[in-house]
Amino acid sequence: MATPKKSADRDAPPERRIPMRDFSKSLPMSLLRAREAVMRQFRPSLRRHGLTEQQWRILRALSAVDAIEVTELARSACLLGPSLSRILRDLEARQLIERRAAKADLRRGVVSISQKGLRLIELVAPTSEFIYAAIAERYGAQKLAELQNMLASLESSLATLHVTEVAPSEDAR
Amino acid sequence: MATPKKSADRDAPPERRIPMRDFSKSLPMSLLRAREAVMRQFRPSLRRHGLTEQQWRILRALSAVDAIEVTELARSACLLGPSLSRILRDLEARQLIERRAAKADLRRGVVSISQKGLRLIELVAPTSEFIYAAIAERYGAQKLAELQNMLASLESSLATLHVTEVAPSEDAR
DNA sequence: GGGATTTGATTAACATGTTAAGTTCTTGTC
DNA sequence: GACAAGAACTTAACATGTTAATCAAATCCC
Repeated sequence: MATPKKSADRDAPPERRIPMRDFSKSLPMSLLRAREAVMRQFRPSLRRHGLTEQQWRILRALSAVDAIEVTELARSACLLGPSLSRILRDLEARQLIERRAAKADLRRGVVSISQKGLRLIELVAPTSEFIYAAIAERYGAQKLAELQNMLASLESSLATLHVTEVAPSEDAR
Repeated sequence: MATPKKSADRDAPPERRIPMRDFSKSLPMSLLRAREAVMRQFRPSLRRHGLTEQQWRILRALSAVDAIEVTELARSACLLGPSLSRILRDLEARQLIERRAAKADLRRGVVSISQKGLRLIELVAPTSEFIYAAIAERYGAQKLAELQNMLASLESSLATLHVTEVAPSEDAR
């Protein structure tokens, strides 16, 4: 691309604005608003049970396995290491989970859900499923499944996308 | 790899387990992972310019209007009041925005972007658009537009959904 | 073996998410 | 026109997001 910097490629009106994509229609904003609309339905129920969204994600992830290493749990629950460390410390103090060190590698932590944790999940699950069903009915189960497929597709598309090229007039440091 | 749950030859009481939806396939997780995959592309560039994702959202929202009240800006940038208060204080100290009180109602704050803020946007925008184009190309522009429509539809579907009914056995034992 | 390097997890520091409480200004009501 | 009620932030307090630094254990390499 031999395009010199800052070429008004389009007839921009004498506005002092950049011809950027309409902010409210950007993909990150669309995803953020959609997720917020969904979570707004779930948060009150979780809160009634003394759980944050992230704590619930961890318990749910743990309930699906026998035991799991910390790093793997972070991937599974989509949390960063430091956040997970803090939450695990808290959940352990509340005796909702149990941890131990891996025999083969003492650096690795292995986490599992406790009986108390399982009981809490059983307590929250009905309301959670109820809300989920209400969303599916309102939006359409078929449409919802399609949306999930498109989201998964987007995720895998970007998994191998590495924008190495620094756009024009970037590297200013 | 799905390891079966604890064999537990001894105390194996729980049999009224509620089969919950596969955690990793839940709508909130799908939305979260998709958004994370997208933002992972943008964050490095924003960071190079000393901006967080939220600060960038605010500047972008401000660049689309002449001036806007704080409450309206919160809706526009999808931020809660307290977060916005802190960020505005910071952006004002950096002279990227300007604020004043509304003449008709001294409680209301009116915010607008400064010349310095506009210059910063001009600096970041090319890279941002470049990344956006890469995503659209990889995923498919047509598919991307359809995804946006489905997300907007989901959002409006849930806008009027109020799950008043507390699901069965909410506060049971 | 023993030191340098890498790796898994935590801690530190700062920014934001989230709810509750506080401040200031406006509006309704008497 | 005083005062209660409401509205628009703002602060406070705690939990999480994010990156950098730290620490202990494992691995590499001689």
